Amino acid sequence: MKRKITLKHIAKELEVSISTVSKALKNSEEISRDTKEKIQAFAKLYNYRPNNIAVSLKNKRTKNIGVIIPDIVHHFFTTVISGVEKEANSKGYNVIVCLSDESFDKEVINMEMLANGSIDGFIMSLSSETQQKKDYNHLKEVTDQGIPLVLFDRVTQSVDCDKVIIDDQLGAYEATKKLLNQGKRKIALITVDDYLSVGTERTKGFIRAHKDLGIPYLEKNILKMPTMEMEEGIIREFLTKADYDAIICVNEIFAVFGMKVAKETGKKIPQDVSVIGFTDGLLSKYANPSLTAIAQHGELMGETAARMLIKRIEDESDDEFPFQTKILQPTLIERDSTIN
Amino acid sequence: MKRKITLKHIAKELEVSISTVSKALKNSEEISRDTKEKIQAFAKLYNYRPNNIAVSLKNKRTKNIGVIIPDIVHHFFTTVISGVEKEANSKGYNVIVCLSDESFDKEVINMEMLANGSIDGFIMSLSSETQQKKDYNHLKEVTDQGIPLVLFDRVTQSVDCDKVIIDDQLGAYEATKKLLNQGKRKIALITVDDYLSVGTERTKGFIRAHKDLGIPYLEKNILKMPTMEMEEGIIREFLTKADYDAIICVNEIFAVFGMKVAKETGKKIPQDVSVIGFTDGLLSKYANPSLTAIAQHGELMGETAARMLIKRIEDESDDEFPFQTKILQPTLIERDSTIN
DNA sequence: TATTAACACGAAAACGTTTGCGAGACACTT
DNA sequence: AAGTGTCTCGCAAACGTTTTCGTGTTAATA
Repeated sequence: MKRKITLKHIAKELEVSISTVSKALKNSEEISRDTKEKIQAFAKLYNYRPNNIAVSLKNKRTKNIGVIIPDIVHHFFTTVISGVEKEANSKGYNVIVCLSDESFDKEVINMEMLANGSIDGFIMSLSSETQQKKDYNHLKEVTDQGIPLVLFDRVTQSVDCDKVIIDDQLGAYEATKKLLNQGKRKIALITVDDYLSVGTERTKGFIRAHKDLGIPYLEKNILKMPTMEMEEGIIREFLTKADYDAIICVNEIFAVFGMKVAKETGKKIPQDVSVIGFTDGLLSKYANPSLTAIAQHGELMGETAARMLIKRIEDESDDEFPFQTKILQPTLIERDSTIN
Repeated sequence: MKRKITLKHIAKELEVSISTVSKALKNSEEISRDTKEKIQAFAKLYNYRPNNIAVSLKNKRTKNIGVIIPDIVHHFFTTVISGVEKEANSKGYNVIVCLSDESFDKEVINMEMLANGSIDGFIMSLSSETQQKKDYNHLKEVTDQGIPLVLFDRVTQSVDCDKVIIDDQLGAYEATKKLLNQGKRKIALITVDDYLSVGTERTKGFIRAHKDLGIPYLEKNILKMPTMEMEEGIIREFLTKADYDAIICVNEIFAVFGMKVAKETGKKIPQDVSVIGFTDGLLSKYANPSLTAIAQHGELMGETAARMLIKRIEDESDDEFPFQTKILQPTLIERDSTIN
């Protein structure tokens, strides 16, 4: 077991001072050519690499980004991580991932843990519990300390920071409009309770599309699930009782399950019932029939968030530029669960 | 913007030394009750938290675990991360995730980056490129430095370290046996090239099941995909030419797509064709018909790997215990794509 | 009263870097 | 001979902790 070599070792071996070694490895003008070459050769030979922790302590820069998400099994968040990782890595940053499991307490604990020097900035999406409680003190503490924060997807207006979201309302609006234009008049909407920002926005888009086209929407055809978690019973009961000719779902799991129930009750897709889901993930692509979906561009969202964060981190000037909210456009991916 | 408070600040404010503050906050016996109470109260009031970086430098313990995986979009890896995160978090560790993107170079870069003090140990699954090149020097360098490493799923015998895998051969064996026992005699196997350990093992299990039951397997019914990536053309061509009454696939995406092609050619599932896929993810659960799957228990694998790693990290004794390879048992989850 | 023990605290080194500044050696100018 | 300048390099502080050891004070013992 060969231990890691440090500046001190090199210095002792070459009989120079630690500072000389440090400067030589940085190609400082202060050091003579001879000495530099000798030191650099030695360092290369022994494969010297500076200790990240020590450098972090000295520079007060960790080159780490903390990402806190409610859940990693949802495809959307996975793609976001992927985007963050890509952008971060290309700029020399590592990504520390923490899961809040939709729990307020875990979110707070994770933030506090990372805020004590482990990271240079946060990228996060609020847990559902946090959105319910509307308690954002942990976010404020972090920003108060001058740690940059970028919120994505599940955001709040109560915290001043950079944000990146998709235009959820627009996504729902366009999906609804498409179905209405095809003559569907009894669209069912399976969404989530209003405490989740995405729920509210998507419902708004659904209603606005109806209003704009002068078509009444059916209040009783709107199902608000308590959480994003799948509860087959609720959806099955709703769909067996409802009278509908199309379904729009807040995520692809609900949509695929909705299709299943519809088929079980003898309806043909897309002729009798058209189905559209949010989140264009694997399920949508490989469902049978394949699912028309509103793509949320998670990877792009992750990249964007990372870019905004790193810009903030590396901004030396004291005159802080104002916080931005980037709004990404959703895309309707047409497949076989709707008529084209 | 209130800056983070340090021991030094507390010491100056309370007119004691830094060491006294440090000890008082650790409830050391050395410090008098009065002083401790005063210091603790002050620390709580100003919400003092030790700087992780400084503690890491001092203790040579980062409380970070590095996880390097080839890909995060595959459901299996996602569940592994989830398991690692859970176990790590419960023991006070954070998880740094890096993606190799199946690239040897990115794997090496990520490892080197993290190995310079950022983490206390690695959990990783080899990239396909690494498995092809059979170049494991970056792993050896890390273990040589005394950094613990746990390999999971895609492992190699060339590196001495802890490992956790599932019995891939057994999974394939049982799936094959089940189908053979149901009278299927023309099973198609869609797997991957042998350079991926999972490909080899699963193919072995497939063949062994045939041998054990004295039934010949059809060499021409085995398709070895170049990578784990979906290439619809190859699978479609294979399945339209082949004569088969069942399909076993190396992952669920292939399986779901296989079902689709089978259905397109007029075959009924599961009556005419039974289908079984590896990886019991969302796709399997929500496919139509739902997919019988060999569960790989990714979350358990992650938890196990994390537990082994942390045990290694926190092992103080010098007499190192021998490396272990834990073999998890796969589980056959029966659903509607096979006859039950 | 002198000795010792217990107690409470501080000084300082250490972890591995970075960096401003001072200083010795040498050559050159006046 | 004294002053000035240039090159190299080392000293030391700093980042924020932890921990060993030393020391001054007080109380208990002989």
